[in-house]
Amino acid sequence: MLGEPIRDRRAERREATKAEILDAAWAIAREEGLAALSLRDVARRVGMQAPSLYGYFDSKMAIYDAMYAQGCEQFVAAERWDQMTGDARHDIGLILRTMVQFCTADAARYQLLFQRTIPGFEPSPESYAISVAELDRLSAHLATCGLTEPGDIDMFTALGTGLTDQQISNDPGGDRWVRLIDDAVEMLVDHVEKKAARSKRPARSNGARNGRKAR
Amino acid sequence: MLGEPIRDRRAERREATKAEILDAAWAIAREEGLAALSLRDVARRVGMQAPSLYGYFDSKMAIYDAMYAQGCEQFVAAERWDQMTGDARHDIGLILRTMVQFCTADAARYQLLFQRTIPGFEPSPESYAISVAELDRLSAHLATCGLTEPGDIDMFTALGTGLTDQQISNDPGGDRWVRLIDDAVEMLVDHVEKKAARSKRPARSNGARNGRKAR
DNA sequence: GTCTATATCCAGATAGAC
DNA sequence: GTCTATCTGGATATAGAC
Repeated sequence: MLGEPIRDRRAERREATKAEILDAAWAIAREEGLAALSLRDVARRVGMQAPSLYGYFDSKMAIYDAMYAQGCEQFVAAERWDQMTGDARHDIGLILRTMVQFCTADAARYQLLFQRTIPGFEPSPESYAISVAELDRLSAHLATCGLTEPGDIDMFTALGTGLTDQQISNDPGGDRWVRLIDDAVEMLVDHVEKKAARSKRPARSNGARNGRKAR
Repeated sequence: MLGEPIRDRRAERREATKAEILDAAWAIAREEGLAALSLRDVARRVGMQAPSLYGYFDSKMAIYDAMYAQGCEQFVAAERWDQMTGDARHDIGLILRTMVQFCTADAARYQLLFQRTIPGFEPSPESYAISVAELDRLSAHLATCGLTEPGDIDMFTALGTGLTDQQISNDPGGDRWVRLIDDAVEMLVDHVEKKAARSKRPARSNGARNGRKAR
């Protein structure tokens, strides 16, 4: 009788082609803008005619969705939890730097993952789940760094996207905002510590809104 | 002889129609997404056929450009310099709150003014000049609040866009990040003061990276 | 100043031959 | 699995009548 082959060469080939298509899509998004993506351009770049793409993806939005999922997985892969030391300032700096560097490295990817600028696109539940899981992981790690209040996490993400956004919009390719990362970490941690100290002695700090430093 | 009329009713009517067209364009941008703007839709909304728009704007990009200029002017008009008191924390809070509220009030406007997501669009020099002038004014006012270093201003703008971005992307219509504004101001001002104190005594602070609070 | 008609082009998507 | 051919609809923009 015929033995089952170990590898499914058909499926492998198919996955490779899908990856090729997505690579082409990313290249166009980076060069022409995420919203400028067209099936014709993608097809031409991989040496196909546009209708052939439908053998691999159901629609243009399905391509966006696959790109979204891929971007999320790249984000997960970029994390460096193993380099955390237990020192809050070091670890928060590590996480923030990783985030900002990842985002500024590819503005189109940042736009797809973190902004809502493509009319009609929203990630499928499966793709979105990848992103939610990663955010949970991020929150958990930040909590071990002392960012335990929801507001602390939100301030952290605001700093991350703010530095990223300014860097991409106003100094693409440079480091004008990237180089503020260490400063931002110090600022954030100082602030969280100050708030923690204040909440320990709520009576003392009451009404003394300026002039005196906590601790 | 024929006296010159005081008012040019023709020109007035024309400007009014242009304004009507822009209003329609903004409405579509808000409802369907900035990138989803089409001349047909705009025309239909003002009761015209698409070609008639060319009597008022040279191209679709010219409409985007007029929207950009209009948005910049609205930003200028939203400023409340007259409410500044001279107290740094109050004034920085005022400016930051004004910025974030202005931006979150209209996500499409924020996208057009502060992000680069429309393929092929960039503001004309005349429109861009409005924006540059406003940024200069902003920097000058922030300088009177003690944000004198370029990095301080950059940190301020990063905080502003970060809070705005997160608010728009992850809690549209809510206030999850907006309510962090006061906290952010305190955090920023504390940090700037700490840096200023440190730079006054560079020798003492050298190597003492944590543990001791400045001042 | 606005219209109709049209030019030109491009988009996403489908049918069916090979 | 990829192609050609085509459908359908949309886009921006122009020409010219009224």
